Amino acid sequence: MKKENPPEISAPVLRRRLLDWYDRSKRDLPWRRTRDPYAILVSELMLQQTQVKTALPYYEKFMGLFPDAAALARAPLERVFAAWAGLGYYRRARFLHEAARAVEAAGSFPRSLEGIRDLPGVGEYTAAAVGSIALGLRAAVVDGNVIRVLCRLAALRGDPTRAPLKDRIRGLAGGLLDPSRPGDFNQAMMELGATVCSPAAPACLICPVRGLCRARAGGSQDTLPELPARRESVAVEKSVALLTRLRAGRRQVLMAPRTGSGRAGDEGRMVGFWHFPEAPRRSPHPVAALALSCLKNGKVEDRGAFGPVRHTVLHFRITLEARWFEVQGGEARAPWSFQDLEKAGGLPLASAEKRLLKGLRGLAGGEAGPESAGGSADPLGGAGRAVAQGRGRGRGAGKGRRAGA
DNA sequence: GAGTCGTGGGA
DNA sequence: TTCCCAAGACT
Repeated sequence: MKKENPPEISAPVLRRRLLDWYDRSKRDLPWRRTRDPYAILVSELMLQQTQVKTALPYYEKFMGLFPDAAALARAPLERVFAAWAGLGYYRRARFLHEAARAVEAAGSFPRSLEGIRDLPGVGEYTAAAVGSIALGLRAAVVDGNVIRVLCRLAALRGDPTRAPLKDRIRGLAGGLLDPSRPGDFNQAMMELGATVCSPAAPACLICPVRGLCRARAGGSQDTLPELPARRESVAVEKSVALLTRLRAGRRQVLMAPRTGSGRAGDEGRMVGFWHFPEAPRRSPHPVAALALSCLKNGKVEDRGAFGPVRHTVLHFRITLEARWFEVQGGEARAPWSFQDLEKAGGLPLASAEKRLLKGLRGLAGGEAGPESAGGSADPLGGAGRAVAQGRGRGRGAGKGRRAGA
């Protein structure tokens, strides 16, 4: 058994093999067809903590709506949120909007790394990415992909998200960066991490730099990088009241935009996104009282429950018990208001609300029957992991689709 | 430095 | 189902 001593990482060899591979097999992505710094910035903000496949349709839609910084800067925030709805980490949308306004105020896109870094929502990674890709600046990106690739290439043990390894990786990335093609080199590193040097079961056999990889030589590619443990997930149970009424032949649903709740730690979360009346689920039937509290002089008729709708996000496992009420007279109490069921989809809605709205349309939207996807009888069809129980009168919701076993 | 952010894909 | 985590930044 000859124990191979892997060669040190040679920057020239790595650059050549990586860029040759990238030129040959890179994915055709829309933000790779431009060097417009604004477009690159949009893509990079969307790609923060988000996979390419997820961001792709949002990018196309966003660039169609806001093709340049001027268009984005003059758009109301609510339209920006609506375009971002479903992508998550909504603070990014606010930052991007602010960044566009800063670019407009300055008169042009910043041309230096520091100038880009000063834009809202732009940290060290994003500044290096936009600077290198759009402007050819020599700055190395360090993201989750690069951390994984470098930890394996150099067989680095320890937590790469903290000093001192974090700093070592930064230095390593900077030294390897190809000064003649910094943008392509950065993208090649990330492309390698995303498509070949994957977190689980890396495809070493097709890796263009396998000959340089110390982890592969030592068989540690499956145990690197040594990332810190995740925090435990938390179960959250909520009741949701869906209040509908008929006005001028249109079915409407009661909603309001989120404001800062004032509760500690809850000030900025999804402010500006619309939601339904909701409360922590404790007593058996608080939801009718919740419904009435949103009305002035109104009565409600219980049309039954649907749910539970399960929604997992970050480390929260959220279970929504929704109940549908038909409102008899009365008016909405501010800040609540009735929105046309057909138009509510155009409001900024987070994923849980999108799912609830879709389920409600299936149950209550019978008159108009919008976009019935293939005529599914399941009112929550296509609504993710939702489950309908449909104890409402009239239109039986059936047994719905029970997710899992 | 540690907590927060409220999405989705894939194994 | 459950878990990991992904082109992170901000406070």
